[in-house]
Amino acid sequence: MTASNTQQPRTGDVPPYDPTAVEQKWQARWRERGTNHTDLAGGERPFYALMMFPYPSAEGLHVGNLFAFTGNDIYGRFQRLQGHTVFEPLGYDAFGIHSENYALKVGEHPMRLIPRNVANFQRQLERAGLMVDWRYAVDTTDPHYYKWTQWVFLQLYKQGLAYKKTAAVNWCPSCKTVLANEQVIAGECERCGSTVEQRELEQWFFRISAYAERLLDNLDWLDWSETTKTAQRNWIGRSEGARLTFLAPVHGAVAPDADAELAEEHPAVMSAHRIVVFTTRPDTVFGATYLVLAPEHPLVDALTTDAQRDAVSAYRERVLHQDLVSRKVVGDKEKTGVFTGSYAVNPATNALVPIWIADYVLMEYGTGAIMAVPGHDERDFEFAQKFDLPIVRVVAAENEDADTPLAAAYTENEGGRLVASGEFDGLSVAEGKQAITQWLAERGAAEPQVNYRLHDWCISRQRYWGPPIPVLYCERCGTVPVPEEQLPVVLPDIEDFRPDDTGVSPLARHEEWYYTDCPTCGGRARRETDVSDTFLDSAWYFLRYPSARRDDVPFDAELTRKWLPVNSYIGGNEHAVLHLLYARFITMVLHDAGLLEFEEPFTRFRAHGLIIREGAKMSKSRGNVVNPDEYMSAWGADAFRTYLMVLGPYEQGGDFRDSGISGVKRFLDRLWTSVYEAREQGAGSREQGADRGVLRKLHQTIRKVGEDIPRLSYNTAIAAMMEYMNVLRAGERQVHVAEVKPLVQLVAPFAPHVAEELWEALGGATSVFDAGWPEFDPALAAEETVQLAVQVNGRLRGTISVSPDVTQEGAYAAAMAEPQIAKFVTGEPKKIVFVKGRLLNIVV
RNA sequence: GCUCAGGUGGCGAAAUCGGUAGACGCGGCGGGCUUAAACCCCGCUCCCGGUGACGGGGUCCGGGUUCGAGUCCCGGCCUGAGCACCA
Repeated sequence: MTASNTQQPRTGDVPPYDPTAVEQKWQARWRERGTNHTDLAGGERPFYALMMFPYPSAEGLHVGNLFAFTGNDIYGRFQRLQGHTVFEPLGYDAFGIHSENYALKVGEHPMRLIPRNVANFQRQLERAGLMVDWRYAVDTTDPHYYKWTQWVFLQLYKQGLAYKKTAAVNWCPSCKTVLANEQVIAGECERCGSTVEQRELEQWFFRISAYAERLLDNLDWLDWSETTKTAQRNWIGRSEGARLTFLAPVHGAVAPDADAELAEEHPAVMSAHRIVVFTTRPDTVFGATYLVLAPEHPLVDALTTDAQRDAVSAYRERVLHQDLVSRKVVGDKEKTGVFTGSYAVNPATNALVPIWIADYVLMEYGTGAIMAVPGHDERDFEFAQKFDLPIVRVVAAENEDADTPLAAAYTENEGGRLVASGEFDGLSVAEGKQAITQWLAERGAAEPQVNYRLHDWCISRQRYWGPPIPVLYCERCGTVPVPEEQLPVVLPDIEDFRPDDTGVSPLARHEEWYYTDCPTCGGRARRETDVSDTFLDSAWYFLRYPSARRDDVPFDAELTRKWLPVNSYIGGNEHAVLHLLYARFITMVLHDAGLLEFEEPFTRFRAHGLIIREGAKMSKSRGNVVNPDEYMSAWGADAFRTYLMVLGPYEQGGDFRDSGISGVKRFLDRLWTSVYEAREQGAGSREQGADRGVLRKLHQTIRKVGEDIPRLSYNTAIAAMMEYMNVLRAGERQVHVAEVKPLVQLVAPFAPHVAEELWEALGGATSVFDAGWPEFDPALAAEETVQLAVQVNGRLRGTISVSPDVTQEGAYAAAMAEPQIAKFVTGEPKKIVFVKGRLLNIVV
């Protein structure tokens, strides 16, 4: 990395451009004058420009953070130049397992560690020159903040959307602690390498699944990056199908509702277990040759015969003790399973089919049981082959012989016809789905069903570093929510915050905190010791910013009405599903509680790209991490910001390399020089006519930059300004004030400090950000002549210089006057294609 | 495996609606300024042939649609990200 902080001016009276001095001067001025303070109550045309707040890691600000924030800052500053009152807040997402693990590693308490990290972040962020109003910063670990996070929990509890149930967690028997899925590597603990087990714990959940349909439907009208919407749609995972009932005979009791005809064939069905399966392919029911239940399915015990009991128990034991990750990791994992010994009746064929259990069927999805159709499902096919179960074809492609044995599952949805399906033969898959579901429904064996992949949100963490879940367990009253007026439930400052082998949070060890009085009866009560998921902290922070200085309400009604929903939200696509979905969910819940007028928090969302280096993600282990401080010292924050924006399309990211930054710095140097040289000349010394071309380019640039910034096409906006600079200084011509002053305004969102300095040098009385956007004059931007491409048979044969509104006839005549073009036109043209102002194609 | 994004000069990239491919920048080459260097300024820079005007080829590969395809359609290859037995 090489750089110079100063440069020698070309002519005598241009002061040197020292970025460090300029940036310090303006940051100090902004502070003194409150330039970045938003008038939340009085400001007109409010514009809320939100960026995802960072987790303040010990390593300090990452270039990725800065790339994200700069992009948002440019957008926000641009909106301000357009006359909006812009609110651009920022804060810290400082709770969570990241911070806690780091604290454990270095052996320092997070309550001491985090404030230091935050201070360091703050220093780096201020240096970058963001238009952030720091008076409204939030910190999720501040009791004044998490008091309201706990309040949000209580709102869900009140509505019956928070509930407790038993769920499995990963457990490391050697570290004696609960592990997050990310901490389990190939079935082993990331820290000590022991084999991870599964443990059942009581945990708190939010009923987000009840909102699945709304969360999905609203996506249709949200102005969001398409990629993000697709990711959410996939995550919600709507699938349409049917629940089918299979009866499994039982000895003894009598089932009164059993089908008479069926009973004749299988008398035992008169008393039967009802096994309900979910399928998206009811059309293939004639090919269902066995059933599979999840090992945890409640009917497994009842269905297991004595002969199979040992095998089934052993299998269940093994599956239920495996860690959560390995169970679901597929890859080359072979199918496993055990036969229960029982059979069920296929409601379509009345044939008896064996009932198996296998870990590839998950209890959380559908009904925890499937009908296996090996002919038309890859997983079932693999399983049937391994265990030698019958594979029957019930769908065939148009040109396929229905009797050909299947070499693999045929899963095509379109183009196939039903075969071996009785009266339904010949129907398409879509028709079959409909007809068979209806047929079975009439006999009480089917009902249409929509399923979602989206699971309820487990918010419990058996950890220390988070907001305690505000619930008490009273010996007399049972579960009691902490009354709102008693919030916050403060996280105690305990030295011993390490997890231990009890499987409950370290908070449980601190009796003075753990035991308290029941707010209802005054008796003895225990506190909930789980803390809530970090994603809950960030699921509502955007509501808090405008009201961050109010301690009596989570969010002020009037400010919220004025500033929300958020006008523009920018962030990484790594949060496309979890964070953005949770934030939408919480907003909907608060809306339904009558606390918010809107149900979608972010009107517009754009995902920015990722900054990589030398083709790889930056990471400490690769040693390719860029420290923003070094670059800002060497080149200045302005050049660094602008460089980050020029290195690729903002929504795509780019490859960081040192080489390109000098070009950006050179551009700012040239701007600096131009301004001082122009000032020397004074205003109004412009010769008429001679500057027409420059003026035209200026107005074209104003238009281009004004179009590019709203669509986050920052790299092309900068290129356009560089082009203008090349025209401005071409052949060392004298630059005039009127030519360069608007350029300073255009540059301002990208390089705010130097723009302020130059604006002041040109006599600007206010901050450049209160000076508005330069006026665009379409008449001045219009070209007098255009280069029209002339093709013969689609091949470029030359260009002609014509007026932009030349007609086809005029263009043709002009083209034929060029011998270079005319020589390719032999005889009368068969056809002429003319695109006004662009091209003429002569087909001969 | 599935979903999404992408594949264009030596490099980062541009081409917004199917209309002159390579804007802008880095690097490289040549020149000016300078005692000299740095800085700065000017010119050239997709490939092949030609001194040149110019001609031919060229946007991952193979087909197609069109007067015209980087852009649209079909098939395939490669890279990156996310999800992962969701019936």
